[in-house]
Amino acid sequence: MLTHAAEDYLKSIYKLQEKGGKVSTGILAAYLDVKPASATGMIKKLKTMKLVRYERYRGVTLTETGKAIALEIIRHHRLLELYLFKALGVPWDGVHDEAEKLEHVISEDVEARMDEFLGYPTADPHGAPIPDKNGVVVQTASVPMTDLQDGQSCVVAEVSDNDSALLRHLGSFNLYPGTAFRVIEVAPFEGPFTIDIAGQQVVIGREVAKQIFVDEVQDPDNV
Amino acid sequence: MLTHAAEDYLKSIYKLQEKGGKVSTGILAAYLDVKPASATGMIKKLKTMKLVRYERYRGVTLTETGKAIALEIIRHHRLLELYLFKALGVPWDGVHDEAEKLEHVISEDVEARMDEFLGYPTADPHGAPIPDKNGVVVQTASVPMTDLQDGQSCVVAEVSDNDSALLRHLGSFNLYPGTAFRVIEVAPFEGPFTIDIAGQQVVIGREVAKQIFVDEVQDPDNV
DNA sequence: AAACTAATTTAGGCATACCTAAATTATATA
DNA sequence: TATATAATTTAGGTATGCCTAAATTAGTTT
Repeated sequence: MLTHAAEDYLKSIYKLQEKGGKVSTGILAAYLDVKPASATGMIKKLKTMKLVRYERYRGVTLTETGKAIALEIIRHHRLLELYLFKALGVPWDGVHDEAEKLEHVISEDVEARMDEFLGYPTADPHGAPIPDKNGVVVQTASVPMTDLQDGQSCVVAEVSDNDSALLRHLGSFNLYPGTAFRVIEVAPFEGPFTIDIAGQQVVIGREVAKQIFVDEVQDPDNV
Repeated sequence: MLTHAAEDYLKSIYKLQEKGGKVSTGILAAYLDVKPASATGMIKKLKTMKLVRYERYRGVTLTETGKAIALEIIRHHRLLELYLFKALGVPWDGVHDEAEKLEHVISEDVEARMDEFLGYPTADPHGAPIPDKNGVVVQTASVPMTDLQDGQSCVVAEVSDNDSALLRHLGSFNLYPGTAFRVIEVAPFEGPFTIDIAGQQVVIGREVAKQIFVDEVQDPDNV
């Protein structure tokens, strides 16, 4: 069995690899909040286990085996988040940290029972896809909110899950995955977004908008 | 925060202390399945943290602070066992090992939510008392099954929780806490017990009977 | 009381996973 | 192409928690 730290490294390499191929030691270390020297050490260990491909100074990628393990941990994490949210009513800004601890210790049996309880869900409370038992991920073709123009309508697909304060902020506007809204106006000079959400007018800062991904974008004349 | 290992030591010292005052290094090491030398090392560390009283060659006892932490971990463990059993349908012979891993990582918030879901229970699936939030334990005055005589009636109060095979065996006879049975005959020479349980006649070995504790014992003439 | 046995502690080592500081390699700039 | 800068790796150190083997202490027996 792998250590918790090794599992965290694999999970992080997977996520960073998703947006940009090879992962550098420095990026990985920053993501995991450890020093680059520590990342080098763990990467070497993962290489001896044939879980990553690695050439010094050239970055790291997951092997098929490594990817399968990463997806298993991510599945644990997202199922746990949804379970904590739905079964125990943990607020959505709290489920990430809790799942972070539980994902390494939960058994496959308990995971299967949570999966069944939840009706074999495909997304966690932040809209992130839950890989199935075989590691198959169904990715939706969502778009960053910052790509939206005046008048466009859409549905929240996914939001970043690791910033608790951000999630509380979004929650206060009801900006959960599945929620529909319409862009009233995008301020010029990289300014904020004014949107209509269930009749309410709300202003969303640029930095916050970058953390929101949307689906089903429709232009006003398509309505 | 304490390490998982330190928490396990405190929990084990508490349990051993319950049946016999001071706890020797050797007994503790055997209980935790480590070598006596390892136990000595941890005991010294716990002493510097003022969680145990310890004099070399003289055994170890918990301080008030150490006892409070031990009871907190035990509360986590038993609430988790009951939650896994009731909410997720994990069989009672599986909940101990699962809870053993989860008890160190579950938050107080999630624990409180499980407690509420379960209706503030006072016993786990094996009949062991669940300490309350303040560490208060309500101990029932149960008696070992091996003390029973021919004809006596009683109710299962508690069974050992750490032997999965034993629990499956007991489960096959419906010998859960709360189940009533009557002793038909105790075989001589430290032999087995023949009991009546819901009309069925069942034979229980001595070694198994030692792991069963019962309540509300009544003599046949009291019926 | 001396000697033996059993329990316990000390001493020295190993693996994990982090750190800092120094050395190295790669890359960009002049 | 030489040099400066940035990224990365190596080297050496820390803490946890386990181990084995040797030394010590306690308790029992003769």
